[in-house]
Amino acid sequence: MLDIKFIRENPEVVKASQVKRKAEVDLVDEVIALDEERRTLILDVETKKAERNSVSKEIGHSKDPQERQQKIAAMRELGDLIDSLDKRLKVVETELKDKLSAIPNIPDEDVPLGESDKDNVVLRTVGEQKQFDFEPKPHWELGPDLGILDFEAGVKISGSRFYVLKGAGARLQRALITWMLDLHLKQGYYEFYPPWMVKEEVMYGAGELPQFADNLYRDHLEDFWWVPTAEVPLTGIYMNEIIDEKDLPLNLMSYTACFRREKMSAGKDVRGMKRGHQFDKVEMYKYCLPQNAEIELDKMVADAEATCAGLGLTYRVLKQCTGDLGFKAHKTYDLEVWAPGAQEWLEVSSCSNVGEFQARRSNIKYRPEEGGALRFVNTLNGSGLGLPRTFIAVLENNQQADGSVVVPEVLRPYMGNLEVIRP
RNA sequence: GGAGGGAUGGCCGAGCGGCUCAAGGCGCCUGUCUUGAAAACAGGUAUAGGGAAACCUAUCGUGGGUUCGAAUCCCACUUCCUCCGCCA
Repeated sequence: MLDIKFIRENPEVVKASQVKRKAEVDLVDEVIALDEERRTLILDVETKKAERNSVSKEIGHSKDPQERQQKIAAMRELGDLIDSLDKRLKVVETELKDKLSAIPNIPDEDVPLGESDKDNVVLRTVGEQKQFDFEPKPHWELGPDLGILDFEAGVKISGSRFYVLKGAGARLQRALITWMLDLHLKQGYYEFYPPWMVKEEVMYGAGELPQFADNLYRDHLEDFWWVPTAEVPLTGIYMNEIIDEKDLPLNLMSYTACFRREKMSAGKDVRGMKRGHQFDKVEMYKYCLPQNAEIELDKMVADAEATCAGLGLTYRVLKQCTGDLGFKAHKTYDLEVWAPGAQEWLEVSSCSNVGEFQARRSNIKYRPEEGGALRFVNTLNGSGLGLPRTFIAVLENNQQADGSVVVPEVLRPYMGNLEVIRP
């Protein structure tokens, strides 16, 4: 959510942002008009409330019964008027909030212009695309051949876009999760294990609702929404809280499963385990001062890169263009790893600075050390990393001619020193 | 799932229809005193919105209602605690 004052004072900036994002430009004028009406109503209704309060006090002190009755009658009438104005105000405020919530974050000036993810800018590529002296298999062949990945079983019990990891496969995934968490622990992140279902207001606060309701799973009897990312509960934990400036930045991390309907990508990436309805992810998250957001984002990208590098994966860092930039994001870097079997770059991390967009929705502020008014914190989130795609890359990059897969050295201690996964 | 009791400012806690738009205490900040500190004393100390400002309005778990007027009365919900039941 953007600051209504900012929109009021800089309508052209917001409109330009809407154009860049191919979002609705008229929304800006609608919001400004509603804000105007809202403020006029507030002025009116509050003047009347002030009058009612003072006259009511007079009634309490008044001894003359006739004067009392007269004033009570007048205030009854004024009260009715206040009621109707309050009702109108509420309608206007709800509408304003709805429209305001529908405006995406303003991209950083540094974000390149572009239409789609094809226009994202590659900043650097680390490592070489591995060459094989045999035809490398894609993971959807490699995994089943090794007996560690079972698509049929997933479909049987849950339907399409589900799979089952078995034996060394299940163990490899668990090793990846634990190793990643341990790595981020060394990088200075504090671990949380949050609920995987949250209330609607938390989904709203994190910027998922109402925009992305289509992509979320929910319980149909109670107010439970399955998290699409740990970013959601990690934002919710500090909802309505005030953080002391000296405690910033807060570097948090969490492992959760993530649940997404993937309606938008129906028919896309159906093969293999690249895009499922349920996937695991280790997430990094930061609360920081606005002036430090940029540098904290750089650190987070470096921390995610260290994860790819630690596994010996070839990866590249991209800067998202305006056409690909998420609704909430002010600026985003993507990390992609090379999958030699599937012959494609796989997005394993997306590190974003969302500015105060989520903090405003979730009401998360900090108390400045020099005093003065409370201010909204900035929040950052980044995967470190998404599990299935990392799993794919590990499998495909470390395969050998005989169909076995060498376990990356850093993971061996987490797998009972297993060196090679064989059929 | 059943029964009962709570939810008040950074924290503790009083209030139970107008004299409290929140007493008192703790903590914190400033000042006096002091070489400095402590103590003592004095003053200050919530958030949001509107307004050029003076100032006004809202907020006592949340949402409704009664009333000229609600922290206070009524209804619903949320949540915490105690006990019982069930349970990994």
